[in-house]
Amino acid sequence: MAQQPSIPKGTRDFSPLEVQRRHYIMNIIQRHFELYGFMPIETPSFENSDTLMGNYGEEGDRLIFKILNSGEYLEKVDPKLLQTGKENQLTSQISEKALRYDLTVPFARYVVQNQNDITFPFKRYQMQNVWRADRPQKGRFREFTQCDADVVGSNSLLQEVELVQLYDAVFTDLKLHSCTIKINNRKVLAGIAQVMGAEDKLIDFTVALDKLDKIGKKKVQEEMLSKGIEQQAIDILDPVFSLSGSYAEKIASMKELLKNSEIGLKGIEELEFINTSILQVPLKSAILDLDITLARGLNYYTGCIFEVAAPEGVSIGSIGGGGRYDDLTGIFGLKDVSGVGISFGLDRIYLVLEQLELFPNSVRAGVEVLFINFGIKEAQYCSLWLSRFRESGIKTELYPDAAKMKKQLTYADRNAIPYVILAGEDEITKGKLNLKNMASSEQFLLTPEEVISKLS
RNA sequence: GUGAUUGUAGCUCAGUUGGUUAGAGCGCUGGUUUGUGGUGCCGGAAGUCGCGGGUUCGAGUCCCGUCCUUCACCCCA
Repeated sequence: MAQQPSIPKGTRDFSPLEVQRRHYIMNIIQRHFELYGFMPIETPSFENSDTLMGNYGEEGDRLIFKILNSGEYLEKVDPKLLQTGKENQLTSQISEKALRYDLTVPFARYVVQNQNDITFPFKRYQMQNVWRADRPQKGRFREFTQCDADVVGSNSLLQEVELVQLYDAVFTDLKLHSCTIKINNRKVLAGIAQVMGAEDKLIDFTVALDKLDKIGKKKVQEEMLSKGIEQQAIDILDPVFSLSGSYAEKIASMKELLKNSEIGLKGIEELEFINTSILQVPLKSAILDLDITLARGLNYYTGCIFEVAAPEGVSIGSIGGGGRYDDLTGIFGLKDVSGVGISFGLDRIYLVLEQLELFPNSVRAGVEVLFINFGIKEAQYCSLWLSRFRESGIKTELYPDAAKMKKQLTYADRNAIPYVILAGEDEITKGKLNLKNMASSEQFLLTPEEVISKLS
């Protein structure tokens, strides 16, 4: 017995049913992307390392899969470096390429590279795999699929509004009701840090604040203290910890807190505009909620940020996220192009739909008719009709071997094929086909044309 | 990267205080009037008990290491 084969940690195989269900989700997302005017592009699975590195924060860079150079990659390395064991420097010498970590940064690279051929504002969608060298966990893989829609070249907040509506449209169509679209604004977070006098600790402060609903007020305060934020500053935060009420009420409280911060008030103004616009055309099934604690780790966001939480009772991380990045293309040399986008986490949406049993039965669409194989002569008679059936749009297959009837019928049964056709000597003589309904066991002796019209 | 957890047939798992040839169910395969499946009956194949070391007369069972699984943290879809 050979050793059991296996696949790398955090990767998965997909069975026929799983692939069909994934296509079901992707088709719905794709349809709405296109309804909102987004165009598809694709980019390579791997990029030059310097395209990716430095955009995701320190943690993010650590999770990028690096690709080892080909050939004698060690020859070019400074021997001293090997001995000192400085991994960061060593990595850059033996690896020049890396698997993409998300779709947004490669997209920014694409925009810069193709700027002369692009008419702005440019709206694109992209549904491809990304890779993260994370430790796998529930709903967390090292290879997974993101479905992104981004707009670059427009500062208009109407884009943010449309993206919220797009989220709502997709989740409504998936019958996934009561998702919460959490929204916040980096400017508000910057404003809070300003008011606290902790501008230099912005990242530490937001990372700690982000954990509020998970570990509670006290632990968040402890973490901030340990990061060197003054107790006095943390006290100013108090209204944020106890923020409650409707979207509009939270806006009002935050206005008061941020009254001395220009940037903070700008963020609040944006959030207010989005809410007002959304209220004019109410969302169909999702809930838009202002969550001041929402931070998101990706470095490049500068304005509104989004995160989608699955309906209550489903314990899984966020199923989507996004936000505005004012200068992502700047790092590749194209200034003053603002972008905003959202992402759907296909794999997590799958897990949620599975847990809530929201996949329609019709998703499983296999063969409709199986021709039983009685032997060469009979099979040749059947093959005349096979192509006719297929031309009529009926998914048809002929059992390849003249195996025992029991085996062939078991095959049909296992594959949930609803009809089989028995065409042996008798039927050939009469020029007919015997159509058997697998569920009811009824059989009908019909002409091929009658069978086609019955099944199509 | 930190901390826990798991590993026995293709799958889900039993396996008693360490004691001869390691079990069950499902699945697979063959047969049960060779033109009739889903439930019956009879038979069969399949495991160097994750891997490496150690303790012992003897290890699936105890000890150490390692890898893998799963979970939490970090971070994130």
